[in-house]
Amino acid sequence: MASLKIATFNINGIRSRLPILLDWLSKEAPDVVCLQELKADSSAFPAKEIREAGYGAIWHGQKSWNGVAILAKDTEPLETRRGLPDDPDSSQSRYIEAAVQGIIVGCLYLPNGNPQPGPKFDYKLAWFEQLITHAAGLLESGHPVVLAGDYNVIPTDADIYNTRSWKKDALLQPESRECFQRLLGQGWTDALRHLYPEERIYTFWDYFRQHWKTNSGLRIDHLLLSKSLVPKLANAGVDRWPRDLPKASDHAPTWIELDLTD
DNA sequence: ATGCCCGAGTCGCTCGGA
Repeated sequence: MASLKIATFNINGIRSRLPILLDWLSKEAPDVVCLQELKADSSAFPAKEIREAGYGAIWHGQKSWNGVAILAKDTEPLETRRGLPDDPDSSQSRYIEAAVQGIIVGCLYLPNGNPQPGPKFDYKLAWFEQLITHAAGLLESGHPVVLAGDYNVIPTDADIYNTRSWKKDALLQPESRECFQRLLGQGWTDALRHLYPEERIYTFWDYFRQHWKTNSGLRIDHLLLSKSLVPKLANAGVDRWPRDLPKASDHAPTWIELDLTD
């Protein structure tokens, strides 16, 4: 396989969003998909429909909230981990990891952290610390790794339409941004920003205030690459069209293409 | 300082996420 397309998509409820997911899989044919916010118990995961669409899958569900999954086109993801080591609250399904096509893919749903300050923000930062610890181990392993998901962090003010009404939001607090920068500082590359250092790129538009219609978005869904994958990064983007459909998720699928030709 | 939108459940309003 010369090219590998890896996507992350916060689906915001896989049951109500399944037609959109299947439509998107059929049209864009990503090789690997990280899903977040399944908002469904593991027993309610639509494995049959996804298999019929040509994808193997592993998932870590939870009733009502959170939930993550990894899909792989024409193959089965080989699960390497579910949940972070020393997860601050293992009842919340926020991490799953698999080997696919020779790459370790970590799929994460970082806590939102609002309102802040408060216990939810503390939990966000605690979870982030465990992610940073785990990510260091992944880099040390020497394997090619992609860490993809909803980080619930707006890395800089260039990743938001306007900070005015978000000043107190957990997604852009200095503590949240400092964690993200410290993660990058281990040696990870923010794939979309690497390819498009100056572009306005958004992956999320909330349901409030006509934010989609006015393109008032945030960039919070990220794909981080370990060092050996950076020279293989051929393309990246955001599929905006599923955000425009009726009953859309508030996130759009975000993807990279790796050229794995030696 | 708060609501905005949305899905799910206790259904046609309320609750709470983010």
